[in-house]
Amino acid sequence: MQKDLLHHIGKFIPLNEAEQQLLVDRIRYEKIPKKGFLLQAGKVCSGRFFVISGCLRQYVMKENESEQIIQFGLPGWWICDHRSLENGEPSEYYVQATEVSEVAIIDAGVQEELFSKIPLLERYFRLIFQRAYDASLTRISLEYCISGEERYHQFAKNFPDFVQKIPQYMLASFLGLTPEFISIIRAKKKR
Amino acid sequence: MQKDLLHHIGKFIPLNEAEQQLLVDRIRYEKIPKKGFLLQAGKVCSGRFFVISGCLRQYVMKENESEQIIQFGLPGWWICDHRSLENGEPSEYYVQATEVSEVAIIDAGVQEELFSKIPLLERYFRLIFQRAYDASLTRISLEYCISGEERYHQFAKNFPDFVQKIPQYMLASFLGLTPEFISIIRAKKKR
DNA sequence: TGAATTTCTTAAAGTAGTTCAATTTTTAGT
DNA sequence: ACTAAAAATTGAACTACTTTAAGAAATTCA
Repeated sequence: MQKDLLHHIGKFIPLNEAEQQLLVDRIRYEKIPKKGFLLQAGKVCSGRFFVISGCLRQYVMKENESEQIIQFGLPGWWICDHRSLENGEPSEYYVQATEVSEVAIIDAGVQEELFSKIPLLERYFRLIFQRAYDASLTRISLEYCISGEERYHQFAKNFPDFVQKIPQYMLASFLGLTPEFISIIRAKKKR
Repeated sequence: MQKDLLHHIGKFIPLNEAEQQLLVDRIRYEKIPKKGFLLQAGKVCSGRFFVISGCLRQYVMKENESEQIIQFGLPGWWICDHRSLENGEPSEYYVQATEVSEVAIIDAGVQEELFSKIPLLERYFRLIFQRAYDASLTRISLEYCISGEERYHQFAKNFPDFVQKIPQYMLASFLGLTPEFISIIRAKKKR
């Protein structure tokens, strides 16, 4: 289990024995029950969460009291309100498990020690954020360039298992559509 | 002029004399004429561009042959197709000056040297990308949570000078709206 | 300065998706 | 196994914006 995160990081940067040991010592692991929260709006984000197994979702509450899912956290992905974590400000986000999940946690109080003792860790996170940022620009681009229906199809093609697994209303929220519309799209596809 | 980028970086990480000198030696400066390109689709992104003065825009071509602006580069901001730069793949983006601009450039061939000789530079870019990523998630959130008209008003409130300065059709593109709709919004506001 | 080009404005028609609401199906819990 | 709750389906009415198109205004360029 711990090997998962070390192995993942090791794909980006070389880690010597001492550095690996330090990570093993400092990183916490938690099992989160379905619907369990790692972050709630109004609280400061306490750490960075790496999904080992299961699935998390990050969402905000809209004015009309409904939830807007901003991103999912699949295995191998990080999820966190980075601004809240870095600045110690209350978050507007919720981070919740959509199913029983296991996460590796770098607590806020531990991260600077890790960065100073493992300098290449900054490089790892720079690469991670660079990719995440690029992906989010692509997401914005798709939002403006193709229809909601096409975005659904593209997403279903890229993540077929995920689309099968999560509730339709969550998928709709994440894509900025309504569950009713997803039903219409899916009914069309069956003809 | 060179002092601008060094000063900016110095707000995030400490740089010693040798490191500052190295940056001065390796970073290039270019004056870009209005409408001049720094990147064109089909080409590999050759460097990271930091806007000293002026304004850049990053856009893709839609299927219908129109342009979709994904982001602007204002003074103090970085702009680049990071995936193209890191992987050496042809970009789908264009980066163009909307007015005469001055940019500081970290060429692709120079960046690894800088990262290895100035380890904290990775930290600087990690922080930059973390902020950019957080801002892009906020942008996605706004896209789904409030109307296009409200997004226009919020943007105009946050960047009043910018909104005055750039052509309406570019602003519309960036916000995922039409120029006609911006005209309607602005006409409403005058009553 | 004048002409060409670009940008903006305006209005009407159109549309991609939403809202609302009721019913059906599926899931969860005891 | 049964019930309650949650999720999905369906269809009709609605709407936030887009598309189309023409004319006016502003900008650019030689």
